[in-house]
Amino acid sequence: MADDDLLRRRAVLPIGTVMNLTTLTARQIRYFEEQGLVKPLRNAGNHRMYSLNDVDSLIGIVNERRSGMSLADIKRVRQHQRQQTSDAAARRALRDELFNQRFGQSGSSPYGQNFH
Amino acid sequence: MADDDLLRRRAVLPIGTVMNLTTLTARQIRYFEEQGLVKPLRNAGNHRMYSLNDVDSLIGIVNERRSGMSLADIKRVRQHQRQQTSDAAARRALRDELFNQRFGQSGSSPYGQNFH
DNA sequence: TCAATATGTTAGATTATCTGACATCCGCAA
DNA sequence: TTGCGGATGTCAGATAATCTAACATATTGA
Repeated sequence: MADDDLLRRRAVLPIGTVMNLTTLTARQIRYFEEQGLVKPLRNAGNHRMYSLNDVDSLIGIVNERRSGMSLADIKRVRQHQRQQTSDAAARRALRDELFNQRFGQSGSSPYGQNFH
Repeated sequence: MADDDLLRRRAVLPIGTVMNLTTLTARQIRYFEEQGLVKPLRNAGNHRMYSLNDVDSLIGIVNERRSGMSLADIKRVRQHQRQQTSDAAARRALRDELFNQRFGQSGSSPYGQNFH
């Protein structure tokens, strides 16, 4: 989790590039956005800009659909995953807060990095 | 050297994305092409398409210039490198050919992979 | 200083993307 | 069968991105 991750999160790819990399049509990609499965940013000219992580996610969707899942199924699974990871983040935040109450603001949590 | 490399060689990035990732202007990127420092492909609409390797190369140029090198210097160095690597490729090809003459077409070279 | 290098800027043309709407196709339940 | 919801195609009109070619303007090195 470092420089590479930052790069993968950077929204720099226009939809044409994403079409190339995912085999999806622009229509499909926009529809998936409508369904909340990707959330591209917009550049100054209002064009959607995607990250490499978005591309990975879309390729994942393509594969899941190949194996028979409907968009609704995929949506449900992903919301579940997001919920779980945000639960985990909430637990970590609570743990760190309790730690800081006991030991002051001097340092970081004893569990290593505060964010994973 | 596998899937990842193929991905890095794929020309999928329009010049706007390359501008973002390299801090170069479109004018500069096209000028570097004029000087033979990058060779983007063209899509069906005649727009230049760059690979991640191209982006790396351009970032390298930016850094080399920051450290005082002129474009001519950089060009010279890169041609040298290309020459060396193609020499190496030629040596490997010759080696493999000689090996096949002696041992037939059955298998690959005893040096491991035929291409590095 | 002069010539070569490197970059900016502009105009006009073409391609890419945007939104919104309507059409189509398909699987499934009533 | 009929009809509905999900998924995708397609179109028109508008705006943004990119292209080429040319000229202008620094910047640099002998």
